[in-house]
Amino acid sequence: MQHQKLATIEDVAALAGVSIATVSRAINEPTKVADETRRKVNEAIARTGYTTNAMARSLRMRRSNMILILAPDVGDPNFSNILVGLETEASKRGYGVLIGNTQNDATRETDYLRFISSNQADGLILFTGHLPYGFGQDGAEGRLPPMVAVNEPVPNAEVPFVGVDNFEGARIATEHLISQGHRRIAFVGRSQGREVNRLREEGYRKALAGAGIVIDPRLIIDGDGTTESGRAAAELMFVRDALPTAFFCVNDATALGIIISLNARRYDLPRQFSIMGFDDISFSSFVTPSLTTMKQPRHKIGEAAMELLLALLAGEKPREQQVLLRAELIVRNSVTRVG
Amino acid sequence: MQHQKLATIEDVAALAGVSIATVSRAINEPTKVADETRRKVNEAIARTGYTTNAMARSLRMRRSNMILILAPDVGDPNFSNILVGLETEASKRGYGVLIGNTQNDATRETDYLRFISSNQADGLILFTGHLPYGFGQDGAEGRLPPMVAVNEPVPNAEVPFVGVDNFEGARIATEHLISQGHRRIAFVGRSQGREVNRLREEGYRKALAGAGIVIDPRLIIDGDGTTESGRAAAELMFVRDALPTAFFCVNDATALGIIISLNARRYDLPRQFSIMGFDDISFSSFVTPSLTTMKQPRHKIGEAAMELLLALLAGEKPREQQVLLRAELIVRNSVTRVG
DNA sequence: ATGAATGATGTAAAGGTTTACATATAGGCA
DNA sequence: TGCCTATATGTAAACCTTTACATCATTCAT
Repeated sequence: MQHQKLATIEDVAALAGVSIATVSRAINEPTKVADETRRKVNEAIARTGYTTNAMARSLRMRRSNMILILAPDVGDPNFSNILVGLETEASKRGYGVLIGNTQNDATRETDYLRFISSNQADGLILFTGHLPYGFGQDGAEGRLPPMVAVNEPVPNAEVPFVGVDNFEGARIATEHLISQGHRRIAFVGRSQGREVNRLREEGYRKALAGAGIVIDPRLIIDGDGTTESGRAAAELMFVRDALPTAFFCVNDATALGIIISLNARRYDLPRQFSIMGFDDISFSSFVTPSLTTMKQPRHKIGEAAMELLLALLAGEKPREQQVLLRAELIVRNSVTRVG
Repeated sequence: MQHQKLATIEDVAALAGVSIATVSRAINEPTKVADETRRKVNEAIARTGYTTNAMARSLRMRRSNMILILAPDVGDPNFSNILVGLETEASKRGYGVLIGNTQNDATRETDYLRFISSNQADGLILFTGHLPYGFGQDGAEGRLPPMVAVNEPVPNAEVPFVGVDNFEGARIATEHLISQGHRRIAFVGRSQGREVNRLREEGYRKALAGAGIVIDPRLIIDGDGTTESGRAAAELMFVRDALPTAFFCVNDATALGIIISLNARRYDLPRQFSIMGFDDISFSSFVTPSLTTMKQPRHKIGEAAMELLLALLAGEKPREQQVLLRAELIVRNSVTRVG
């Protein structure tokens, strides 16, 4: 049941009739070893079933080939697809991926840093939008491990960011609505604290300004990006009695709330209202009407972020402080021509 | 930018004026050390900012306090919530969680075993429904690490399983439909290979048999559990011209396909057809009509699985070969009384 | 023929713990 | 007092690599 005693490099060396240094070299720098010797070593490895003990290697080399991923919510639909990209790239480069689910809990965030300080992870991917609680506290700024922010940038800290170009994406989305003849376009999901929301709102404003459309302030509605907030926003619009012809929602979850609310009020969508989302999460294609939205290249984001982090680990300096990838317009059925 | 040279146990020992053995004991077996000494050591630890080097510890102790999770698809909605449970429990017990996304690719599965064989992980959680390719191949059965299957049991292998009671859940779901007056109840999602589908079908049959209802074989439809298969199934029913009054779907994704298809055909749901799902994935509450379904206790499943695995690691023998948790009936709007 | 340069391999240290065993001190009991 | 036990601490080995440095053999240029 328990592991058998595993073969070590010494067993291989003995069987191959060479020293352990030669075995190590045959494995890690094959060119530095004579062909014949390499053959013998490989045969001995095959015979003994030897695998290098990663702990011993890490101890000696002072790196673990592990990356810690800190995410506030592993269940977030945005998270999992980016994770696939991260994991794919890491795996390709021989790195493993460690998950820390912080739930925005300061204690847990701090706790996970033990992986860094105990050398169990070499670098950090941050989904949280802020430095882990407990970092840079005691003026130990210099101690920050290599890290890359994903999904949400980290304000006021020099952490490279990889993500979608929210501003540009929002601009394209809004321009699409304008191109369909809409002039009264609501923005659902304004939020003070959230950088992502702010950027998307700016892209929206930019597009309207570009088309010479003046914004009715009653069409800008607060929201935290949840489906529930979308629902509430729609209801608020009816109370205000200031209706748009189209809704640009800060994300798909919000858009879904709008759709549910309008469907419940028996409006005929998209004939009476157009709805545009952002993110392209999985069920956006299943809802009725199916959601026209901006697709985040999540897999690519994950790959690019991991690539950047590994470059950082290799000692390279990042060329840009942020890498922005383009969102893609996905035309489905929730947006239609008006007027 | 790079890590400073970190404090080691020797630094602490020197500062506290004791030997490294005493420091180690003060940390790991505090009772074995005199109060006064412990105090000095703790102070030295605080002053130096010492953290145990996990690599050295793992090397020495021959275990890494890491668990490898092998999943075919990290994006699967079932996966992420179970993961949260797994991670929570692991974290509570001082274990870390390593993610391997196999995509059902044999090469990748085998590749991830390096974490096991190189001592980087002590145990294994399997979402894949089968042993990793490459295991038990060379008759090295005895080498299998402690592992627990989740979500899908592993056939023909002595791997403890933690999951929802599919049979019982399906029975309850079907009985609910019967209690609402349905007699012609379709089963959507029969599948040869899949254990989960088979169990849910059996539960369905059991409930019908219990109510003395004879099954019209035209109401049993194949499906692989995707939304697309649900759609196809609905269309097939219309072709066969053998319609049920209710659909029991093998999972929510399938149910969603049914709903989309029926909505597209302009049926009035749930008045004309009732639909019952299984799983309770996130958007089931958002679709129209919102889906009545069986909720999997995913968080609990994760916790229970990790608990079991850690017990195995501690050398305990599992009491049961499988732990089945009850699914909970979630009544929403897609099922209504008939006749 | 000599010396230098190149290439292949070996020796041994270092990386930071845990822990079996040894030692030292104190306390209890005859 | 002398001996045994219990308690607290120290010494040093072991865990398994990687790699700087040393050694040795071979080749090549002079």
